Amino acid sequence: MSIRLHNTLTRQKDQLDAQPGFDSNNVRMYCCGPTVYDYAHIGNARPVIVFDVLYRLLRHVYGADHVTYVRNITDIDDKINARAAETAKAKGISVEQARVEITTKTAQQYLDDVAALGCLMPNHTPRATEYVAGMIEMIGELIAAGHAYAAEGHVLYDVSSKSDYGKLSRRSLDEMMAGARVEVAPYKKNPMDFVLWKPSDDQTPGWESPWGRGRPGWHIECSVMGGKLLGDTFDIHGGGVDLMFPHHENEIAQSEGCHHGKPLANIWMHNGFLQVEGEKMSKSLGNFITINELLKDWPGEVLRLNMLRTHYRQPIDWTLAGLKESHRTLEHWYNTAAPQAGAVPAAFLDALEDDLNTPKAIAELHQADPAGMAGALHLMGFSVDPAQIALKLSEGVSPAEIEAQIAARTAARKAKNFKESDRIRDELLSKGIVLKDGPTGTTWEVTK
RNA sequence: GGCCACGUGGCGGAGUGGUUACGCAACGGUCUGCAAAACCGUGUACUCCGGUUCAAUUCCGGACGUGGCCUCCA
Repeated sequence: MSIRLHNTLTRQKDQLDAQPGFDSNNVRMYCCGPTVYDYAHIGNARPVIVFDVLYRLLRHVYGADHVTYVRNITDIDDKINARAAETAKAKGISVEQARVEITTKTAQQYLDDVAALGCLMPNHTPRATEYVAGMIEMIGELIAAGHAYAAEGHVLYDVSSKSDYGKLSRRSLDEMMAGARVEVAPYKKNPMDFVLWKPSDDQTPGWESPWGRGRPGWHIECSVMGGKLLGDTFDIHGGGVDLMFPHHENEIAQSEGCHHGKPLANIWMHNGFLQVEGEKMSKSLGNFITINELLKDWPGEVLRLNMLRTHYRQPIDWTLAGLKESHRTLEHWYNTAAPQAGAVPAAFLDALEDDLNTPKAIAELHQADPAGMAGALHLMGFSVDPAQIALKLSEGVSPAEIEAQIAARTAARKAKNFKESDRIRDELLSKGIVLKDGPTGTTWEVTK
């Protein structure tokens, strides 16, 4: 079997290796990464984990050296600028200094969080500010090609210049205009035209350009970074469903407009949204959870499994009950899996190759023998190290302390002093430590 | 208002035009000083209403419900 992926462009499962120009020696994937101005939340973690599994699958099938994965970091953006302006004022530094400070710190935090979720580093994690020259160049080409125009210090993409604009999200220009609720800027030829470049005042980060000092629009960075690092056309482009329109639609318009209609990506993948305890996650509801907060209570692997128990295109309801079940399941696997990874079970691989069907794959995992289970866990990005998960969860109680208590309890049991032995067991249980008496002695585990 | 997803047993969650998903929880059992873990056994669900069909949870239509996008939120 070969890898089949649901393609937003065609609204069906398409075979990856049957796409035009597919090269098994050079499989290329791009995913939209974070805008770095604050801690990433659990919703941000979903595409990272999902596409990490895809990356691992591609590496497994085609070889680690034949897959290139790019995930950008957006470090220039008006939300960042707003934060930078506040920080600059508070600290008495320049806005640009503040911007660099905020984005550097937040980007590092993001990479740390994501590593804790068991995600591999992509081959490239380009930052938008490193590609501004390329953006200016592409904007110039778009103007030359008749797809863009300059007006009042802005450069805008002329959506009417591309007849298939809207093909990804399947909207026509007429529909979009009918549904438009946005106030239209006076310098736009068409209400749906979007910004490629906009002017910056002295208090706002900016770069010199043929259209004056300014900064790039949101979409152009991905077109440039994807093109520079992966070529005009690459195999897979991923991101959250919310990015389908306008972000991805506009990326397509820019890249294809610049590359004489050559497709930007063959397969477009979009992961579904996440809710928390049945409600939409929002700051006003107070259920806005960052990855960082969750990592204080749970091993990254539990968060990872919890995410993968739901198919990536389905909505997922993030709940405490779900986390507990994921933890339990992981502990079970870690107790069962062999220390050395064996061959990946065929049924497990088939499930992953069928549009990344992780719930099905997990079901197959339960049926695997210990060696196959370890191989499957490894492929999905789990360490198969029970000590790691136990230690992470047992914060507050040291393993040495637990061992001492176990020794005391063993002595009590030998003396048939079960009252004392049960007291010790209950005391540990109240701290979240569960004891298990096996044929070779007593072991312990952390419960939630 | 326009467009688009989704609705499976107590819970999570695959899948299928007619045969047991799987997991968690629950219950019974083995084991254990008692437990926990492990192992064995027990569960015929598919929002509602029409239609197509020998047969629909699975196909078509409608209703209701939930969520998303259209507003630089993954």
